Amino acid sequence: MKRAATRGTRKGSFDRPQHDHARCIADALQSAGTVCAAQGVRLTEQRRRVLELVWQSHRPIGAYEILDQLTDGSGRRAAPPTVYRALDFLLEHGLIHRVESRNAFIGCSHPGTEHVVEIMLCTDCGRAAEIDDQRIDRAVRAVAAEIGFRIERQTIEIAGRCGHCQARPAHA
Amino acid sequence: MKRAATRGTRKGSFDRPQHDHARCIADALQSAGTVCAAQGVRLTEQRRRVLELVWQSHRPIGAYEILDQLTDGSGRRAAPPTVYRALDFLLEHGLIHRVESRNAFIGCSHPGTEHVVEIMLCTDCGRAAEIDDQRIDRAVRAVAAEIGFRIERQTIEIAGRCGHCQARPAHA
DNA sequence: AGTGTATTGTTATACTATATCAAGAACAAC
DNA sequence: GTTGTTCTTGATATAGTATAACAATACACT
Ligand SMILES: [Zn+2]
Ligand SMILES: [Zn+2]
Ligand SMILES: [Zn+2]
Ligand SMILES: [Zn+2]
Repeated sequence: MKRAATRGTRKGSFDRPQHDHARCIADALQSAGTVCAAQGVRLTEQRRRVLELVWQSHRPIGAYEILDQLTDGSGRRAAPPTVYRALDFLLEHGLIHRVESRNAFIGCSHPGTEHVVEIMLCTDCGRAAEIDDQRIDRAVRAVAAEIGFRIERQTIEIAGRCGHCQARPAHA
Repeated sequence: MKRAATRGTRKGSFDRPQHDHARCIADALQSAGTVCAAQGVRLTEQRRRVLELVWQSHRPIGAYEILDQLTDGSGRRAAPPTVYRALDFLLEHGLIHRVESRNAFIGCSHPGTEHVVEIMLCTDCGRAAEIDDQRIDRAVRAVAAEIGFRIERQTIEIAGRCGHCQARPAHA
């Protein structure tokens, strides 16, 4: 289960604003199915819907934003545990990532593969991009090794302005 | 105002558990006074007390933990805005850092100097250490430059087990 | 003392997340 | 297909984190 990782327009950087995002969503859902099948867990309808909502854009989305959109057919809003349980499942199986500095979530850009999560966040358009580069991780590991620190988890979130937004006046 | 940065036992790594922590606190309070004077802002008693509580250990402390210890002489607990305002002030003037992955705060180990905040968090003893090393920042900037991203703020929090804790059975 | 600004007090409320127990759906074995 | 088991969802309550808004006080400066 390595091949779904680099499909679509996802390339470890910020997509063009006009990219075919329906494709991003479709790819994410398909990969999720594959990952869950491989791990012998169930991608239930509820979980699939939450994943789809997370992927509705490249902006980190909060649990309660998801909640507001998660009506149960007859328009009744779900309760918090419903969405948090789905999010926990998706986190555990590497289908989404938590953005700590925002209390929000983004879809994982390379599900089914082991990787350190490194995220860039545009403060202008609000979008996030998962970085796919070994250098930061290598630097972190070098520093940790020197002071005898055994790494368990890395939270790397870089806020700033993406290339597309720099090419325009702010907040345009 | 560069010289207070490397005083005491603070060295960009985890202190020995038995270090002279009273010295850490004293140094932090003294540096804070210097920084505030240099910036022409007031380190009020309230702010000084909150800073002291943040520095009571090297473990990140939550706003409400501070609140619980912030009695107003006659034993009356302060209200949330009181502590959040003090924390905001201390953050703005670089005297503390927010640990995003924990919704908590630590004292800054080199106040009064420009620096990227990189934090290691021990999942065993719970302590935090601010790293003072250029390599991670250089790697981050190299990656950002390649994709045309202009960095504004970095959140780098590495969780794992510190050297002191690895030298003992877990949770000892 | 008088005026303007910065700080703190106070109350209410918003936002984020989890605990707990009950009900329902899926699955395996018989 | 029924039973027993496990996983998943529903529902209610509550915990934990953070801010809005406005009043009162303290401080700095003339
Ligand atoms: Zn897309
Ligand atoms: Zn990922
Ligand atoms: Zn110390
Ligand atoms: Zn610092």
